[in-house]
Amino acid sequence: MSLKRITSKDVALHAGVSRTTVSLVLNNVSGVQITSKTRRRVLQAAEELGYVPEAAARALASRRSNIIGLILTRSPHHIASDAFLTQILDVLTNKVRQNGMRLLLDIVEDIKHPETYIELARARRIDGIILSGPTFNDRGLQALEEERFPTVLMGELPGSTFYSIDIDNFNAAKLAVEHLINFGHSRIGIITNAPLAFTAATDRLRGYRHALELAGLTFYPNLIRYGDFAPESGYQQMESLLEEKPPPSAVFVASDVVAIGAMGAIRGRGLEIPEDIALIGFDDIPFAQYLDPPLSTVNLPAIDLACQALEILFQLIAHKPPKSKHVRLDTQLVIRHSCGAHMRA
Amino acid sequence: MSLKRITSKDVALHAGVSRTTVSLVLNNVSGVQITSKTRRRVLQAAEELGYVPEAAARALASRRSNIIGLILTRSPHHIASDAFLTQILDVLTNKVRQNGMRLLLDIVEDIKHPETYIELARARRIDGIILSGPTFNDRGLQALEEERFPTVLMGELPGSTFYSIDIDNFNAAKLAVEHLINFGHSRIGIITNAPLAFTAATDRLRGYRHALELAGLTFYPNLIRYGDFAPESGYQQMESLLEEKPPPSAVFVASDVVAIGAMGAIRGRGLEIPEDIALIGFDDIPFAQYLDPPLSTVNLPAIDLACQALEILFQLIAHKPPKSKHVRLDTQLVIRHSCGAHMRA
DNA sequence: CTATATTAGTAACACGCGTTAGTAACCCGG
DNA sequence: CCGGGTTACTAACGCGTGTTACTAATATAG
Repeated sequence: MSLKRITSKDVALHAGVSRTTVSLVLNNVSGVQITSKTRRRVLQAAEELGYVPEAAARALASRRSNIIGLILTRSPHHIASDAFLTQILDVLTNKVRQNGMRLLLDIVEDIKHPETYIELARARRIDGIILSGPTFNDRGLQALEEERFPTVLMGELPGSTFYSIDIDNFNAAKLAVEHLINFGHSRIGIITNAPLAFTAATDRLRGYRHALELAGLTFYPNLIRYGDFAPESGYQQMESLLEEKPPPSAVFVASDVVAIGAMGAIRGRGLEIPEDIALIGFDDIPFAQYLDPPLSTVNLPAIDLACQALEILFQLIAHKPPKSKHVRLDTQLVIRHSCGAHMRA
Repeated sequence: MSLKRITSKDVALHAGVSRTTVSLVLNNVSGVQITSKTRRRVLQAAEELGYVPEAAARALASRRSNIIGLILTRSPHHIASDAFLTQILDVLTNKVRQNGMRLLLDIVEDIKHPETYIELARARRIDGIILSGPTFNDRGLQALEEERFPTVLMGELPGSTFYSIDIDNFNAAKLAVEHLINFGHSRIGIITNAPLAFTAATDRLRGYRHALELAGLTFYPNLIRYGDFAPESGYQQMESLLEEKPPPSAVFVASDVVAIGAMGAIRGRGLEIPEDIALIGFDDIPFAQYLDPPLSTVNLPAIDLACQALEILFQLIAHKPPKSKHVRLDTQLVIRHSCGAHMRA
């Protein structure tokens, strides 16, 4: 049914050279002398026959699959509300392709079954891993560490020897809260982005507390609430916050997605943003500017994170030691309307 | 530096059998007689040594890479606002894994360079393709068609011989508009989801017109506007629509993402939704229920689409002819507040 | 003119697995 | 005791490429 496959042997025959020469030419092997004439002949033969090397054979011989694995470890409702995934995938697929490689994606929800991505490494299906959302008690990670498999973490995992890239969650949160303080708020609540088992949540909470301390403000433990990635949690936690007497005059919601739910709760009470409750989010998801009112937030440089993760991974695969082990990118405050800043200008 | 790789030969040695037997046992080859005793011994040996077959070698010998390619052909601002991607990826990675396969992802923006995904097929890097967002004048598709490469389209491409899966855009749009008509609107505008080069946009526009006709309403060509995937386009087109004298009393925005921008434009004029302008969207993106007011829309069964596309692809790869060539899934109207229906109840 | 170095290319092995054809060992009826 | 059939395995080839070690031809030095 399908025509016979065209192999490098066919190209060699057609060009009147050996298969070895074909391989040397097509792979541009350096340190080998080949006349530019035969070089041309080989290239032309390959072109004429429409030769495409078989990936599997190449991988077997060269021990490189030329595939990068992107592994996301997330719970279902986390992944569903991940607003950056598309951007990250877009930039990664492009950069990977520019380097003659491809991207294999896997989303593992249950950390208890890490086999799914160790198999990728052990079967040499991929040359390296970018792992987003690492968590403790992940047996799979431990295996990767022992085998020294090229790995870059997107996110933080204190105590591990992995290369990692992340934003400075502590400082970003601190700046956001300081912004609220500068506008006269003294009773400031917080809804975290996630349970405290996630280091990003812990760091943002610490940044919040530190900002209060520096300003000499009282820290009210009863103004802390814990979000859980999705808008629903923001709705519930904000409702709960509004029960406090007196309620906070401003809330730092450490996730835009969670903030969307929080805004709904505020509206539900007939309160105004930012007049009654000032709000500042975190992430700067694409829709943040279209919310009502447009959400002030902290810009998460998702694309930069992905790019640099890939850059480091390429270096690891090439056995070139990267400059630094833990990269921390800066964030930027994006002032829109929900924090009330525009009303004082 | 790294320990020697464990091959099936090692397993054979350790179990005291031939390499052939190891292969037969581990692959559960049917029609072969093997004592349950040796079978156990092989399995145990593999377990003890932590044997993981090398993907490349297996692919080379079996001519199956066990990788499914998911190709998205989109423009940058389209992909950026694709709210379903995460859901689709989630379900696809899971289902693919359950079948012992993996997912390779590529996003190609420039249809003029289709080489990027033909290479995948020609190099046998993947066993089949799910192609989302097919467009005409795609040379790559033509190549796939000629080579009979297992392919399933998500979306429509009239005149092609590919298997495809999509929703019934025409009827879905018709139902949405009829809903508006039922509540007494007679001047109904439309903002398409995309330029008419995209068949989905054309079909939804046709559904809109057909609903008007059936109801005996006048069709006003000046109440048509063309969106372009992103919220910005919705903002601009809605502003333009509101300039009409008289403006429409209801607008069908054939994309929730575009509708988000449109809502901003309406608010910007100090108008109320749905009192001044009733709105109904299309897609039911995850955030639709959190907009203000919650957006009435048409539910796009993204997960179902992806699942069934994969189902068909598996059948193609297994040389089992699928039942139908073009599957069209039903959609459902999701009534929230933006269309005004809740006010009459 | 000979010895040696350089150039341009090739033969042959290795990568690790699936699979076909074949072979001992054993069983069983006559 | 013998021949045909079944059972339980194995030897050997092929998949298509990268790469090392080698060689014949040519250039260069003394």
